Amino acid sequence: MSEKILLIDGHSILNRAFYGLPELTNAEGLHTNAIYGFLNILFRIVEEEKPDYLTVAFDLHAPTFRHKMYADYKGTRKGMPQELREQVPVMKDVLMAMGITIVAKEGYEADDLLGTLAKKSEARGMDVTVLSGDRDLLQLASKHICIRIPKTRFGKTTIEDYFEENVKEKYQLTPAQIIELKALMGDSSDNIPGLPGVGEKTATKILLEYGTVENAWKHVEELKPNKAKNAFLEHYDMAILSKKLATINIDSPIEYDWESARIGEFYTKEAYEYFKELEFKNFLSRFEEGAEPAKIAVSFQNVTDFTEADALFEKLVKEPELGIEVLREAHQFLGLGLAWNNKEKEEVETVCIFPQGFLTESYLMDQVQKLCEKVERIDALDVKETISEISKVSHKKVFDAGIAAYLLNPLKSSYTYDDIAKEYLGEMLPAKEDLIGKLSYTKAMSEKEAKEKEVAKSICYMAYTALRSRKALMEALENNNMKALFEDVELPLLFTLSNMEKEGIRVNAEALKEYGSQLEVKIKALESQIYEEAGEEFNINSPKQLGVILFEKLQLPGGKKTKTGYSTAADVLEKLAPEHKLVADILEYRQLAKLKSTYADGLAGFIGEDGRIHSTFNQTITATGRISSTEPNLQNIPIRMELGRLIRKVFIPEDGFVFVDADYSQIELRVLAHLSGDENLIEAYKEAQDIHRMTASQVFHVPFEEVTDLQRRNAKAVNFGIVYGISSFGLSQDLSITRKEAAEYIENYFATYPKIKGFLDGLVTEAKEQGYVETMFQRRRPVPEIRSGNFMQRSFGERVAMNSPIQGTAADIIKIAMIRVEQALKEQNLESRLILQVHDELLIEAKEDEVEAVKAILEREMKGAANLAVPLEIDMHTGTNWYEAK
DNA sequence: GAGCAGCCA
DNA sequence: CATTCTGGCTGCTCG
Repeated sequence: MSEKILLIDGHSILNRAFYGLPELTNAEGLHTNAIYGFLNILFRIVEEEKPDYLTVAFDLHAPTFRHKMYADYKGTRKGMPQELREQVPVMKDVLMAMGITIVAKEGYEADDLLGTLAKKSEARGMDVTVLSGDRDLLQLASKHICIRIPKTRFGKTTIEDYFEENVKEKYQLTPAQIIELKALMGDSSDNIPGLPGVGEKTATKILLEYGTVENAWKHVEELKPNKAKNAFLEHYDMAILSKKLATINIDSPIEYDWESARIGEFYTKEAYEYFKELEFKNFLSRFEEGAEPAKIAVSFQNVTDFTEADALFEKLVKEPELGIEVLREAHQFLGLGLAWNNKEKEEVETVCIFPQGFLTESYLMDQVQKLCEKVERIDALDVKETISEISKVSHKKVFDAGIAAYLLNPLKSSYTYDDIAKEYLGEMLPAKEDLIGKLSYTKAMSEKEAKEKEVAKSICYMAYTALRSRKALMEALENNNMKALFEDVELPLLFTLSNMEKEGIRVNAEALKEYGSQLEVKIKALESQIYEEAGEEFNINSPKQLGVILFEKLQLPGGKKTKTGYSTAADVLEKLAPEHKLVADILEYRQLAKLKSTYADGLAGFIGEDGRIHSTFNQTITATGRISSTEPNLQNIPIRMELGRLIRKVFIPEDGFVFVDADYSQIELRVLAHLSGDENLIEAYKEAQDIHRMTASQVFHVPFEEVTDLQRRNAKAVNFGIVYGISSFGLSQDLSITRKEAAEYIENYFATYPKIKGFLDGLVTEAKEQGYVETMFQRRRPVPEIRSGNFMQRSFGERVAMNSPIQGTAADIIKIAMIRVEQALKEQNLESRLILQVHDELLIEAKEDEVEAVKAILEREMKGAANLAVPLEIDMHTGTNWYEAK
């Protein structure tokens, strides 16, 4: 196999990274985004291609032979912003520290050096890859020289590969003709003049016909269109000059030693120091040896003996602080990890215990419970998973590292021990993946894999990280003003959520089954009807097959929409439904199929032995501070359509109990009124019950009583839109009106409530300036997208900046209400319990003789959860099932 | 596993 | 010139 060389166009890749990534600086204020992006793509390509040699070419800040030919020639380094310019020397230092060869030569551009090295390497029989953002390099492509051009779309970087044949496919031209193309078209980026009036289309046509600029000149009288012919006659000299400028010199006089460009160890000590200084924490994990080792125990033991374990628990009870990990996967207990400080040795000791023999799960859980009750301070990555009888433990003594890390950055998809250790302790711990690869813990523990040791390590590291990271995380929370949010809201809430999970909600399994069967019958009937109407059998659940039937076979209007094919979404089909029975049937089929699979069958699978469904409430998922519900999701049970809503009848209280359901009335709009301080909106809330009607009356200047249904509907949509970070486009889509009309609605709205516009604009500015926005209770949402150069991303960032403080404050308020409600129920010794939260709604399973007390608690605690400029109102209902109580 | 679709606040 | 209003979860198909 031939050897491989990777050649990189340094400035071009830095440039792309600089403009493609959000601003990034280290503690010293040095901009680092271009370097970061460069390294990212470098690592990716090296991992992908595994080249034997590697060289990066740079331009020098000096005139090249091209400047001598053409005074107006623009070097690549002209007009480089300071934020990028300062990164270039650092980039070179980093590369050198990584042992990567750099080439640059006075009088030549990086392109020329790359061209020279590419051709020479090819002549030596090597496979060559040239990485650049510059399409000029396509002229170098051949059978063995591949030009790779990274493209960033929607935040994802894809790489286009060009061998000789790919260039032909894309441009219909040979690589050599790419030079001719540039000579004719010109290139504004380096100021190479082209022929006026000749663009890519005309140039390609001419080249397909005549091959080269010179040959076209010989047939200049035949050239078409006339514009091109005249341009040739007038500017032929220019085209010849441009051709020379565009031609990459493949014979630059550089000294180059392939052997010294052979790839060695990137991850040197010097490189490590650089990465640390630049704060590239993600890359640090690549350094196995350079990293600071974890300050972990001499031995982390694996206790298997019962007597030994018992003695250990006896000893640990006396510790002042413990890190505990109870590892579960799919509700299955896998192992226990403990960590404590050994003061004499100034070390942390850890131990892992797997369930086996006399060390049963229940014994171990009892011991953990005892430790949690007796030890002064308990730290865990996920306290809710750790403590079984949580009500016997005070929230004041626990520390949850996962929640702390979530508050500090809610955008991460998970909060693993290695990430937390790296970020807050500056320690590199082997991650789960490093220890057991892509396996699950359960699989790694199986006889086949026998990776108990690695799993044990992982478990120990979790307990270790929980214990050690407390101080750093608390300090970070204090620095960000989130100590109160953490201690007074999130930590107590964890206890409430744990109790809710443990209580669960009772389900009438038979009724659910019956509901499913009824759906089944209707689905079967619809299915055969649809096949008949379509004239063939197909999979109705496949949007792909359905699209073919509707838009090709039956030729219905409404062609393409999605990336992969036709859109068959409900809003598209609804427009067609009135005229085609098939479409109407498909919509009904979809509705029923959804109800059956997700709700009827789906929920049935979650009913436990106690006849109740125990959902999981996750506290570290959403970007705004809401909680989420999984396995099953009980926060999206149907309500809008009657047929779906009927499912709620299977959710029932225990005998002797009833449901009391309370939901906040338009909490987000009230939060907006408060946060913006808009007097008109505040006044509107103090006066009117029906806020959407009031909005309509004020925005459309009609008396309250004369507001039409349409006006109210429109006002309601605007109200929602405002909360979501409105755009005229979005509103127009929602209301099926033109963008112009939508823009007028919005304008009228802002004219009616003048402070709201200022408030929302202020949030966008705030996000731009500090990189994040905050809720009323100092919960943060970073908005990295807001500094993006990409319009779509930036617009998204702006909407997020407007929505997050509103949605997040509402989330804070109901969290506070939940804590208060639970506390009140406990204080009054009631048996009634909180069992569900659906963003603005709380469901209580209330003992029949406690209903009045429960109602009073909900009323008081929900309304009193926050003190806003407008009253917090709730709607409350009771019932013998969730359908009735809503 | 990605993409689509559809359910909720 | 474009831009498709926030935040979630699950089920299904298909490569």
